Amino acid sequence: MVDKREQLVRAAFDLFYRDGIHAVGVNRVLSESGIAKKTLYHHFPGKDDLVAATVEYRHNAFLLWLEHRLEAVAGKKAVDALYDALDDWFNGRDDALQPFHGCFFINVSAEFGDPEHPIHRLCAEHKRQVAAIVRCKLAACLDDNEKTEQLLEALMLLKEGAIVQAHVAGDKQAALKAKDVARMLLASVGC
Amino acid sequence: MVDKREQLVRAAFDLFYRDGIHAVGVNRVLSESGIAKKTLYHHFPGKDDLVAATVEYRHNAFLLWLEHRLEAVAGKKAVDALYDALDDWFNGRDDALQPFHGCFFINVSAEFGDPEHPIHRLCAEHKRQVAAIVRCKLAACLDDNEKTEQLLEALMLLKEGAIVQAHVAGDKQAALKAKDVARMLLASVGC
DNA sequence: ATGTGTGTAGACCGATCTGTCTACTTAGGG
DNA sequence: CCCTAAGTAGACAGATCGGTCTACACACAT
Repeated sequence: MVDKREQLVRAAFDLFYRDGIHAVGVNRVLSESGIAKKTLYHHFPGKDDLVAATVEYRHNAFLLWLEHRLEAVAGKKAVDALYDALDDWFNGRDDALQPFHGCFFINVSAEFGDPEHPIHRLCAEHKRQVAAIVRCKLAACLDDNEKTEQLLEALMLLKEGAIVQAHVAGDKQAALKAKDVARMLLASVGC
Repeated sequence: MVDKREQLVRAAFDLFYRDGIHAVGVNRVLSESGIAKKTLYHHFPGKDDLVAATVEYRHNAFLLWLEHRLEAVAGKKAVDALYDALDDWFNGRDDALQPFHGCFFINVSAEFGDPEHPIHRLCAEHKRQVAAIVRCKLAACLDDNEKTEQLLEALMLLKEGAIVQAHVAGDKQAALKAKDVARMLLASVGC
């Protein structure tokens, strides 16, 4: 019997990630998860709350995955590890993440374009927390805070760019290209 | 009464760009454009074909805009011009493009995630043609084809990254940050 | 034993979806 | 003059949408 709420969120995430949110009705989430409609509306006031829960679910899963892939490395090696992790993700070599269909948070932001919408805000917050993880790794390597921040922002641009290139243009090598650029930037600040 | 087809496509694009495709029904496109339903289905077999037409419409408009913003400059200056153009776009300082709601092609790819879907393919093709325009500008500055291609790919990663950061995280300075990185890359290949 | 919380199955509601259709209008060319 | 193409308004069809509701089942704590 376990946790019906989590079953719902997992099934919803799988469908939303693959096909988009507005393209997937709650009835499909229910038939896929084998859970009754009443149970869904017992746990969530409405579809939007289920959507928010899937965003938070993916947020936790992604951060956990990223922290695991970056643990025990710092500085230059952490940057390599970051883009290697993306490369594994894009090419389906990491079971922890679902088959690659782009970044869920970018996709959700595309469907909830209003920056003030709570769901869009969750996506923005996710990106902030991902950056925070990488920032910690860089801080171990650089002492100048301003330089660290500039480098971090460059690395995040490359990361988002790689995800988009991999998904929209189908360039599954994008992460490795981003890694090359990142290495060059690291070298230029003497790290 | 002018071109009804184009009126439909323009109205559809405005709505699709702002609110997403699956969130906008054809009835809303019709009431917004003041055109009869029969006329829509006279010009398009179905909604998907209207969507494809809006993608092509935006593709043409965006390429025209980009070429205009890059005309009469090449090499280093073209790179500056590229990211300055993005900056104007993000911050609503360019009337040629609609108010910024992210990249339409990234957004559409989020809703049509299957890389084999014709509409997704159009988005991929758009990205290829944007890269081609920048490639021409770089070729005037570098003679080594391989170096040019590597630099181009780095610039495209930064461009996509900036668009995503601007839209998802709301960082309207993203284009300027990308420009800084791009300049550093240019300098490192001696351009 | 009896309520309370959590669950199932699925009918049902009104709204909205894409798409079709009828009936009528208008403009232009042979 | 009349035929055709392109247009309007809007009813309509069948499916699906998000969401509510009834009726029932089981577990468990008071």
